[in-house]
Amino acid sequence: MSHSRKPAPAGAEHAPLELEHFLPYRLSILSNTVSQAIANDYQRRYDLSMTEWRVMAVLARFHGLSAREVAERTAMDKVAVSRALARLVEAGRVHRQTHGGDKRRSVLNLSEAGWLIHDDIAPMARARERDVLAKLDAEERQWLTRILDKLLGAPQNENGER
Amino acid sequence: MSHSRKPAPAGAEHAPLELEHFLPYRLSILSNTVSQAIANDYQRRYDLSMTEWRVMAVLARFHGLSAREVAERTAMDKVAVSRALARLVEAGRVHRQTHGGDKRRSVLNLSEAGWLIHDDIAPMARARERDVLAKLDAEERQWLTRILDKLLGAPQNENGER
DNA sequence: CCGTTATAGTTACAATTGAAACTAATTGCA
DNA sequence: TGCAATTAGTTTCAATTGTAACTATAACGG
Repeated sequence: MSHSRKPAPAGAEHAPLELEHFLPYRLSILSNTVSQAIANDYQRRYDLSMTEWRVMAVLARFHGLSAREVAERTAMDKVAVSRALARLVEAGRVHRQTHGGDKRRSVLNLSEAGWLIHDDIAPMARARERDVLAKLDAEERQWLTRILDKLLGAPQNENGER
Repeated sequence: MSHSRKPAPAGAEHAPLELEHFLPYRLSILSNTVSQAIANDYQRRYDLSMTEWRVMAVLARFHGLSAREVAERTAMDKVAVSRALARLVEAGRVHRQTHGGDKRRSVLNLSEAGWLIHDDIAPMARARERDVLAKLDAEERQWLTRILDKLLGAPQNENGER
């Protein structure tokens, strides 16, 4: 099975992108591959979407968040969070109360069942992360962390830092 | 605007993930941010989805591909490609012929109009890539390339290389 | 040849997602 | 106070996407 194909014929002056060397494309492939690998671990087992898992993950770390705060921490939009929460509450995995001083807000926490699921998934997720990092040596891992810190640091910022 | 929130109360032994340090999550944020920035450049201007743009990008580099080959090169599934092509052909941006020796296959190429669009977008995409890379110094850029090569190299591979 | 199996690509239908409108509660301030 | 503007969260409807089934053609094996 040959895998070659004529790239741009001589004379054509179009400077096409080479996707396989194009950073945004490569990031996209890598990110999807990695996230999908993790998602496979829990989607079937718990009928949990990636969105829902992310919500659970932040609620495991921060207790009593409101939906908006969850949205902030997960970088998802509030509609997605609202829907994820609806399913999680319905499934008895998240506990929702109303905030004392502000009846618009909810006060969210993992339920006992939610914690059990979390405590099963979190180690699997970490194991997948290790699988990825295992392809790198110690030096590369350090650089990767540093590079991501820089690239994510000030994402060209949407709402100025003042 | 305080931004702190109690992380896990003392005594709770649950080892929650810290999303902000979790590689898959960080990759996902970075990838989405970057791809979206590029997409903003062409979506409005040309009413072009990311999928369609990717198809155009490979057709700019490889002439006369079949739909399946486009799917391979873009890492998209064949239904997505089929739909993107339907729109692109409809809009007169891609030329579709039938393969001589195999009437199932199509032979795809950018049309004149397609090339014009390509030649407008490709430099913008490259500029966005530069914006991202500008946040790194030369050494970091080299490491990033090397790291991505390794991580993407054998993605646990689906169809072995034999 | 003829029937089975495989491949290219499309279509149909359900599930997911996104954008905008909406409800309810709170805040700001005249 | 009291009314306009904000904020939290949900709902609705349309667009996008994913999965499976489908059509048409080609390849294979006796």
